[in-house]
Amino acid sequence: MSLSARDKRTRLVDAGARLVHQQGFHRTTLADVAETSRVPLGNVYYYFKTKEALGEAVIEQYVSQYESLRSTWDAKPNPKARLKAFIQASVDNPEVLARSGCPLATLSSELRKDNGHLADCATRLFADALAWIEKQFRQLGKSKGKARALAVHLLSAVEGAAVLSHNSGTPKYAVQEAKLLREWIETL
Amino acid sequence: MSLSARDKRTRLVDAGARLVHQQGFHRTTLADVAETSRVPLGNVYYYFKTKEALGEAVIEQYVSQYESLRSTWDAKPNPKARLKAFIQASVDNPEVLARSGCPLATLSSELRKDNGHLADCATRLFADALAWIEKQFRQLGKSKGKARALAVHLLSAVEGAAVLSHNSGTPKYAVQEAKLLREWIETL
DNA sequence: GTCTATAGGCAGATAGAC
DNA sequence: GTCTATCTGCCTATAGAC
Repeated sequence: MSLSARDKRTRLVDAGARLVHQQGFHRTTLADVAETSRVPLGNVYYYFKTKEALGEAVIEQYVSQYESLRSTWDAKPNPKARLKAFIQASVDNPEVLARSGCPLATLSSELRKDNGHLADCATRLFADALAWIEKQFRQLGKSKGKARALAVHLLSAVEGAAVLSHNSGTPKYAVQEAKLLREWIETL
Repeated sequence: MSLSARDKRTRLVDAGARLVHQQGFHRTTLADVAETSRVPLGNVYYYFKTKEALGEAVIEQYVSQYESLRSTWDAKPNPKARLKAFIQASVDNPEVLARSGCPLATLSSELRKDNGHLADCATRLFADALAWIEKQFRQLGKSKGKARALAVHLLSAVEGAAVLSHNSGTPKYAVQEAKLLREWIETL
């Protein structure tokens, strides 16, 4: 793969991720992606045999982006600081959140209704996050079962607040909930 | 409108709601809805000028179904019982929740990414629920600001757990979170 | 009000020249 | 590897007979 080819592939996945977040997967056409990436439509198929394959690449990009985010949080000195960094990140971009929702949740929600391969791929979107959060609670001395329940509780709260903010078009729910959750973490 | 016409319209909206929940709005074709309702495709357009109009009717059906649910919860003797009935209802049908997600949240998530009229209609899906929950907390003696925050917190938790269950394809997250939330209500 | 047939347009995918 | 042109099928919507 040439340098230019890698570059094009990257541009396609970046544009795909952005457009899918804004418009949803089904409403985003390969023509949209091609135009945004400044790649001719026919050439898209050199990099991705099908639209589904591009969808898979977008999912993988999300997965590795969040992996990389978590690795920066892992540099924080203690579990509470790491959890608060996670919570804070969920409202890092409040206007985008209000306009398009959580990128992971909205994509998962859409793809899980398709039957087939993409629906299965979408499952990866939350599994790692849940495991990472659980690990932080373990390090706070919680039992295995308790840590799992707390992780589910925290991720639920963050994602649910994103749903409300997206539905209403205002960031206030997510911002308010994030504040509450950060305070809650302090009390543990 | 004849009896038969009313019946057909009802069948179309019912089938539309079910199919949209299972497949999503964009992937559900009017041919799908027509076939499920045993109404010839061309005749669908007598009842709904456009697909968007059918979508609006589906939203309105959800809104009034949940209104009706809340009115049965209002018959409960006290706010805690009413809130627990709400929480319980969110996991009434765990397998369906795991397979297709929360009907309201997944539809809202999808439609809010369209620009235009349906995106605006989708906003109605959560506004009433939030107001009703807030009222229950007020009746538990919470201040106005506090009641609002608690309502956001509760609805977030329920919807977030639905996201996790839908994403993973297992009801366990929603069921576990519902149990936790019911216990939490008791402590208030 | 009901239904058949079909127009019209769009999006995924391919052919094939360069 | 790149790009133009185009095929194919599907889906919304309409025309028009009954």
